[in-house]
Amino acid sequence: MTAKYDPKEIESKWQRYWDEHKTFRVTEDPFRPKYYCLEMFPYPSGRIHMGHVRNYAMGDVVARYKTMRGHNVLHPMGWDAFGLPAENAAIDKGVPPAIWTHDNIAYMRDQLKKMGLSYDWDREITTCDPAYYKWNQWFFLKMYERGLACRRRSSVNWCVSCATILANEQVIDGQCWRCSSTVEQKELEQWFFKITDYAEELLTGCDKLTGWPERVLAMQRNWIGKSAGVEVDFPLADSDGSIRIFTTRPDTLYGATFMSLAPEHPFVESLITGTGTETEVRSFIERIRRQDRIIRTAADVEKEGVFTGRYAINPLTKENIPVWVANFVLMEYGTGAIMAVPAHDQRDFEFAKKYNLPMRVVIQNSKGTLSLETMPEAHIEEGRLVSSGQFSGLDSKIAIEKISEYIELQGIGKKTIYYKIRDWGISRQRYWGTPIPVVYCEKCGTVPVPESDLPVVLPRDVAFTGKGGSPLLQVREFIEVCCPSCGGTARRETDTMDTFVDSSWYFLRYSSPKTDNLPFDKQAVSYWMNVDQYIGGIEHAVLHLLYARFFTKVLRDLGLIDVDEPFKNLLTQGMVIKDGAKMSKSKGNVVDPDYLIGIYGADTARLFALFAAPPEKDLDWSDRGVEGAFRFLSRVYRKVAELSPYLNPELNPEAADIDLYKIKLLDEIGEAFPSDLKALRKAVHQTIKKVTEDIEVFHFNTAISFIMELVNNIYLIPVDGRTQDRSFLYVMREALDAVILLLSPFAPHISEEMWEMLGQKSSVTEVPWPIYCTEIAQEEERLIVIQINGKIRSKVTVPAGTPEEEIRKRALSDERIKGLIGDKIPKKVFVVQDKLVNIVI
RNA sequence: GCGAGAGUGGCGGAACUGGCAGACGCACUGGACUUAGGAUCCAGCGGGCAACCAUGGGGGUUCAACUCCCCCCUCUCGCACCA
Repeated sequence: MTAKYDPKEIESKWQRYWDEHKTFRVTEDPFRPKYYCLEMFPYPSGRIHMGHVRNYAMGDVVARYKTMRGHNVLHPMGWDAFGLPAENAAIDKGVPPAIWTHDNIAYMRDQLKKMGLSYDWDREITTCDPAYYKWNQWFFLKMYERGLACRRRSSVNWCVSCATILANEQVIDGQCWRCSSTVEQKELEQWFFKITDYAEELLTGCDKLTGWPERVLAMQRNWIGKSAGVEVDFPLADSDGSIRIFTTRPDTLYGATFMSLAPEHPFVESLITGTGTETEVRSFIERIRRQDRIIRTAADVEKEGVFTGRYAINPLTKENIPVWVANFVLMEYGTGAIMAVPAHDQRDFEFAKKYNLPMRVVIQNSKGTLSLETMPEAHIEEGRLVSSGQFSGLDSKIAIEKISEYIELQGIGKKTIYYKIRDWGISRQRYWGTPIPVVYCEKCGTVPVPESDLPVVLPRDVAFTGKGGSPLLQVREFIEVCCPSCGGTARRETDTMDTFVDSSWYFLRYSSPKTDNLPFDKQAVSYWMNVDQYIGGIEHAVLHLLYARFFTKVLRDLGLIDVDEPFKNLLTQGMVIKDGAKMSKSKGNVVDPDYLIGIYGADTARLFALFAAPPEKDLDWSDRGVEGAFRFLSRVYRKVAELSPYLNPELNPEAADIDLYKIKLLDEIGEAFPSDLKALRKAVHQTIKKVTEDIEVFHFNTAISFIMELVNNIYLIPVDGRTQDRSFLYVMREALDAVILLLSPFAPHISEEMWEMLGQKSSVTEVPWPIYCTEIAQEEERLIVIQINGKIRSKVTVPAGTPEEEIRKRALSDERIKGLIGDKIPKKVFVVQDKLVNIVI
């Protein structure tokens, strides 16, 4: 018979089945272990891409596998629906953002359904839905009450021509991405979430995230950027006041021979007044300020500076030291001023050499050979202190402690910890986002919108020009409000929230997406949280994953949830590469999932995406490889089609009692199988073991290869003349059942179909994951490698578990080995049970 | 510069805790079946005639190293004048 694998028909059939039977709907069930499997929700850009296919295929394997293992699995999907592209579409094509977004969602939802993903679609959420973003506003109010949301001036990228703010990624080589005019820095009032309050906990929490990839944790630690040191005041030499610096190396304080201030440092102007250096310093500062930020902060930029004409006093040496302004000192970090220790800091070293400033060695190397004359570069390592007064002779590590204490004792400074992480600026001068729930009243100032007035709904009828800032500025009905406090004239905030706010808590909303009196149901959250497995792209290693952690901690402190961390385990999948470059529209190397699924079906697309590379590595796209995946599925299908007339009880009444119970019975009564069937059974049980173990550690590629191997083994069993042979039917039934079930998380549609072809009445999703039998999987015989001096010279088969002494005898009596040893006496013989013998002669 | 990771056939990739390097797939070669095959099934497939040589290069530990240690090279990603 010719059975052709027709994915189109099969896939739509089973998608309909799952839909109608609500197969993937879940509710809390205290009697089953819960498992929360989550993939990062997509931005509804228009269509899904291969990265999504890969990401969601992985999540689906995990979810389906865990379900078959008896877990109550929450596997939801939704839409990260606010964001700039919707607004750009409005500007370019005149389609309102809401329409554009909802159309995209409808299309992409359909695409995801065509992939056969096991989502509980009843829990779908969309962040641009007022029922969702209302809670962004609610959280904002809660955080405002606690002082975790605050407003202050901050510098932003400003395009004069477009009269709008630009995100950092919209500034390309210092120019506006839209109109190419020069981008300036502008000070604006902005809303911030005080993530810095949680810097320490976010950092120490990294140590507990043992289920996260090390490189993601490294990136987060780096981003938080903790450094411990001291702040020290350097008094000015001939006037009142002092300059505060921050250093992590107080052990080098005696070597501070000058100071450098950031060009933006507020003291500079008063310092230079009356020194005669005004013109020179101001023009230097002006020139530096005009430089592009990115260029200016690049490490390879030439260090330059200018003398202010003033001196400060090194509080330990009491020497007068010159105060400079230097381009490499950043106002954003520390105090915006540094003590310069040229002998022990490479930047200060270069600076001092250039401007002929004094240097002093205060840290000596272990050989004591360090001298200014011979130093080619700064000696930045720790060492023994010299020329450091009472601290001379101490080791750097101890000196750091002692000098810090001394400074505190003298009242000239204190131990301080600095973090690189900045507060999270959430204001966006954009339309398509969550309105920030605040009004500005002439009398009362900043007034939060009362909870009862939430949500502040985005107006729908808005004009998009792309110019003149947020379109909301043109909507009078939106802006003009009464003050909730005094009833007077007030103006509504027109900025919207960063879309990262939306994604910082969506995983909680999935637990109870319909709850309307609170952001989520506390009971439901405490049942489902944490997310047991989170899967997504590495590009979110800091921003989203850090913000979500921050939100989780804030919500915990608000008493809304009980967990400290949102994501227990994290899998970051690699990119999809084609022709040596990341698959992307701009590179023109995309493979459209619709096209792929249209030709080969979703099962093939999924299987290939998982087979071609380990999950965390980049996947090299190969059209041939896709065909290979399709060929494999066809091959499985053909074998099932070939044997189903004999195995399906409806087609063959003889097969009615062929089930696994019977196989067990056969084992017990000791009926002997022909050797090829016995070998196949062994392979079946070994495969179940290996596939199970590999899925547990996300080695999907090797799991699939083991299933392929088993199918190859099944093909080697001759069928002709055995279709009425009970032992043949028993073993084939067991083998095909195993293949279908093991394959089902990867290729669910074809698995359902084949399951049905064999006469099964239930869906594979309801069948428990196959269990292997240790005794059957056990190899009875082992191939022992016999080496002489580490080189393989012979092989011998022995029963498994043969004692070492016996193996040794067998090896030494092997004909080939005897010939090679001759009359030499082995010096030593190593025996590894069940593995090898190495004879050293 | 710092941090994380990687380097294995023609290609994607396997190899547990040190114990037969190259599973599985792709490509290729041969055979079978066929009017036909770019379908399917079976077989072969690192290099070398061989002894042997092969996991980026060089040392080392070991009876035994893709695996452990030291040095070096290359690539990818992230951070980067952070005081």
